[in-house]
Amino acid sequence: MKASGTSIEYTDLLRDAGLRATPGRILLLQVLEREPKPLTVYQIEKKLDGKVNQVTIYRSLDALYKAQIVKRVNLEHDHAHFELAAGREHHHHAVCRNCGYIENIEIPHAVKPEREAMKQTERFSFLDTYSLEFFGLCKKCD
Amino acid sequence: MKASGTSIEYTDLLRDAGLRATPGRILLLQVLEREPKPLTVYQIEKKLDGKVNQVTIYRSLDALYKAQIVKRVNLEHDHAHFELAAGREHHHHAVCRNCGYIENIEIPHAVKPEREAMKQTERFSFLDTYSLEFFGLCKKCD
DNA sequence: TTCTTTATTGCAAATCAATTGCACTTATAG
DNA sequence: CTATAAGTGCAATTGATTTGCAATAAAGAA
Repeated sequence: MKASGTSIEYTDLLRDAGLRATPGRILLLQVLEREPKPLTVYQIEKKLDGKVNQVTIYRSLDALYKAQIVKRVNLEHDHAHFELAAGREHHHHAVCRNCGYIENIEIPHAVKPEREAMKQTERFSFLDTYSLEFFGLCKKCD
Repeated sequence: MKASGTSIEYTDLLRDAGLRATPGRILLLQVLEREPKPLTVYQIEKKLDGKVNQVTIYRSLDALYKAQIVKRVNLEHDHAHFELAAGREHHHHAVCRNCGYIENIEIPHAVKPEREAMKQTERFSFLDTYSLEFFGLCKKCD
């Protein structure tokens, strides 16, 4: 069983991606690790409680996104949300249209939908990721 | 065969949704009708070429979105995109991670994925829509 | 360890999409 | 034709995200 979420592990993860393992990035990754659901920059900032500057959070998330270490989740109405990608199953989200409440959803796909999608494209070389988000009303808002 | 995209049809569509059929809204819907792919507010504004104020475009899109006449599409990296929902098949999108190029994708789903998703939720009353977007690189950017 | 290079950070300022207040206009029901 | 509430346009504001630049620090080399 592999250790998870340690700063050492994140140091390696960052370096393997060609990024410097700075304390701020490790703290950021630890925040994302603790939270199963996607967070906004503002929520991340609060959880980091002044330990990392807001601009640095933006820039780190951008670097981590490009390195595929974090995912950028796009939910209607809202600003970008981020969640840890490294070491997690690909999953989907259910979003309340009224209050923005989020739940994770796991759906076993018999067929990778990217393949099916590729058959239909005209000018794409490849499609390697997809996002599937569900919308409705949560029990509180219904 | 039904007439499509006429101002008369849109007048009815708007009134049925409890909205006033103003010239600006009809022009906006005609712009969306002509375009098969989702547009940003800025693109819509350009196509309306000064005939409708930017603030009105925002407010109209909001009203049309709530009335389910237009869809708000969420693609990574970008601002909101809008496309006509009324009278169109539910479809998905392929987005180039580099240049933002978009294609529409149609995937026949044997099972409505909302049902499967509902089985997994804890605090949702219902999930009635979903979005499925694919990401990759287009031939030009690869 | 110390040095050197270059990525990263933090601050202030700027940018830009999106929203709001308010007075004016207009669609529509009666 | 009139009344009224919805919709519009303008100016100003908000708030997330980005950028320039000087200071700092990570990582490899010596």
